[in-house]
Amino acid sequence: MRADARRNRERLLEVARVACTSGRPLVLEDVARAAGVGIGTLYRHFPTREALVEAVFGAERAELCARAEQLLAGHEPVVALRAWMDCYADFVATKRGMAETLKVIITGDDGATARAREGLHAAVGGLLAAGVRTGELRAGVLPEDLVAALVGVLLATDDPEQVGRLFDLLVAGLRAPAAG
Amino acid sequence: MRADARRNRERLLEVARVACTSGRPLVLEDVARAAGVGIGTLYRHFPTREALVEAVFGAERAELCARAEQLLAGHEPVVALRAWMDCYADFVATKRGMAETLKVIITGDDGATARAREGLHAAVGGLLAAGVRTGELRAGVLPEDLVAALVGVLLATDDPEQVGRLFDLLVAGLRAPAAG
DNA sequence: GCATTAAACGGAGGTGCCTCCGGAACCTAG
DNA sequence: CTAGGTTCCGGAGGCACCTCCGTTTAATGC
Repeated sequence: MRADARRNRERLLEVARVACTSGRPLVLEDVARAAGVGIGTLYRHFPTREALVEAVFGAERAELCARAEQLLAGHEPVVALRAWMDCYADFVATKRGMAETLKVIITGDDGATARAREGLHAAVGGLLAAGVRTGELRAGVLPEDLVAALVGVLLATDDPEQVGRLFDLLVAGLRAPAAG
Repeated sequence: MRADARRNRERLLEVARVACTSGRPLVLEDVARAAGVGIGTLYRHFPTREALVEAVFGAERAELCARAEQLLAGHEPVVALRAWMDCYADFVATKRGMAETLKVIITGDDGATARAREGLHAAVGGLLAAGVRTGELRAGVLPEDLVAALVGVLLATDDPEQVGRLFDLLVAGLRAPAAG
């Protein structure tokens, strides 16, 4: 990778990180200008908006996934699951105005987003499996379904209290024995 | 209301209905052109994209809400609820590419969308209340929470099977007795 | 009919997204 | 140090969104 390319990439990430957490909508042309590069350069390094966001938050997302195991180590599975769900909500809450982007990251099917999705599925899968082992959660729920449900809740509402109630509702559904 | 205004409004609605159900993304300038009016005229009649979509599907949405009572009349409350959820999914499924628009209709707070939201809340509220009366569903779940959850699921995924599984999960959560 | 006026029209133009490709910059080899 | 090839840069331009305001037109009163 050429030196100038690496330099530009770093600058873009730095500027984008600030822009993503500023609360204002992420305007890509502004990011490029603030980084001192042309818009074309931004798009070469990050072909889609999602690629940029994933690059900015990739580390944070990985940390979130790792959090699942830490929580499992210190709490009952269901408690750990519920706590992790709140961590997820916090993770998303700091990224106002990019709910749609996060959805694409979860549901999209290109290579860049696949990694993000797999990490989340693994984290959720671990939490679910632990609960199933202790008999608190019913078996057969797919991790990807729960991830989709979490994303859905966070897409549907910004209100933290409502998010909490809906997460409780989901956990209740996971506990219940399968009903005909 | 002036005659030409009414005529244009009708034309716009007619064209928009076709465009909304065509499967292709709804391009407002195309709607205006196809209706033989300027883009400014479209925006005067329907100040936002949501207003246009709500005007197009208002009747259909009202019918969906009415469906809740019909289902309650003929089925057990939980069965009715679950069936209605599928009706809702079908309603949304015919409107590809406007998930975000539907979200705004549900979560937005201007007058036009308030009506839509109230109707849905009433429908869901009726279904929930019936289930609570028979003791099948637990009390205390807010209709607006369930509506948000349904919207969330439909925003998060297009896959009908996954939607079905997630709706089942929600119903399971509604059945379960409150757990500490 | 005709003047008046309030309502409605329509499209030019500003914004942001994203693509495309001619030209500049970097690296390597000689 | 320079030539050559490869990589990378940058912004012009096309698309869709939405706003704004000068112009047109329907309705009303005479």
